[in-house]
Amino acid sequence: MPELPEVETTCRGIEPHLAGTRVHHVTVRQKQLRWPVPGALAREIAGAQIRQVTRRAKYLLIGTSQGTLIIHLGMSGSLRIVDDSEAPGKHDHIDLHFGDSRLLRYTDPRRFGAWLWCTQPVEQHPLLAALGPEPLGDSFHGDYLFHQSRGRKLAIKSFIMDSHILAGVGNIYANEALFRAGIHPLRAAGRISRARHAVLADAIRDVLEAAIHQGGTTLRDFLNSEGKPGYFRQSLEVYGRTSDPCPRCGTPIREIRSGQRSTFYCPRCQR
DNA sequence: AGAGGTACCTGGCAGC
DNA sequence: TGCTGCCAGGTACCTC
Repeated sequence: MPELPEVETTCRGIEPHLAGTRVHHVTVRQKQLRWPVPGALAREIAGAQIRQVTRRAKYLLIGTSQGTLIIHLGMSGSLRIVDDSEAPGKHDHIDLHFGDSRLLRYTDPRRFGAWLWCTQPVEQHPLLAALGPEPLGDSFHGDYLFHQSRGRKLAIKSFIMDSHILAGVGNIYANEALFRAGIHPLRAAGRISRARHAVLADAIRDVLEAAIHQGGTTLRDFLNSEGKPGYFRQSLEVYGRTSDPCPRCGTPIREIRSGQRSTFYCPRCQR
C-alpha cells in the first residue's frame, strides 16, 4: 500500500515523537519479513539516542547515536505510536520501546517490509547506494529523464518506476503522472521528446506533492501514524477507474497490464 | 546491457 | 455459506 507520499506522511507523523528520545528496547515477535530482522538490531539499538527520522525513496531512516534503523513498509506495512497497554494484534510484528508508556508499533500483514540495521554511513548501504534521485529533490528534472531514457525501448511507465532511474515512484502515482502529462504508458521511454519529459517530470512532482498534502492515498487499509486514512484517493484521475469517463475528455478509461502491473490510461488524451 | 519474469506472504473479493 | 482462484500499493534477483 505505501508509496512515497504514504512513507513521507508516516515519516512526518512519527518524527516529533521519536527525535531526541532514547530507545529502551525492541520486541520482535516475527522476524521473518522480506529479509530476516538481524539479530544484532535488538542488541545494538538498545540505549541509542534517536537523532532524526528521514526518508530516502520508500525507506524510512531512523538515525541514532549507534547506527541507522532502515525500515521499509513493503506493500502492507504501517507504523503507529501506541500506548503499551494496547495488546499487539496478529500482524503487529515489532515494537520499539522508549522507556515510558509509548512505543512505535510496526504492523505488516503481508510481511513484504523490512527492518534492517546499518552501522556504516547509511547512504552507502547496498539498498540505497544505487537509487536514482528523489523525485521531489533538486537534481530531478526533465533533462535528467530525457538523458537517462535515450536508447531505451522500455515502456515509459516501467521506466519511471525503476528505482535506479527515479526513487520511490510506484504504480498509483506512475499512472496518475502519465495521465497528467498526456503520455501513453506503453510509449518507449527513448522516443519521448525533451519537452514532453519536462512535462512528465513536473507531473510526477506535482502529483506526489498533492498526495502528501492530502495525507497519502488510502486504498484498502492504509492508515497513517495517527491511525487515520489518507484522502488522496478521491483525487485519483485514472487509477482504479476502469471504464469511468476521463475527467478531461469523457472517453472511458482503459485498463491494461504493463510489466505485470495494472495500468490505467485515457486512450484519447494519452499518446 | 536491457527486458521480462519470479519470488516473497497474507487478506479480500469475485465467481461459482 | 463455502470453496477456489485471482489480485494487490514493492522491489531484488533471476534468466533470456
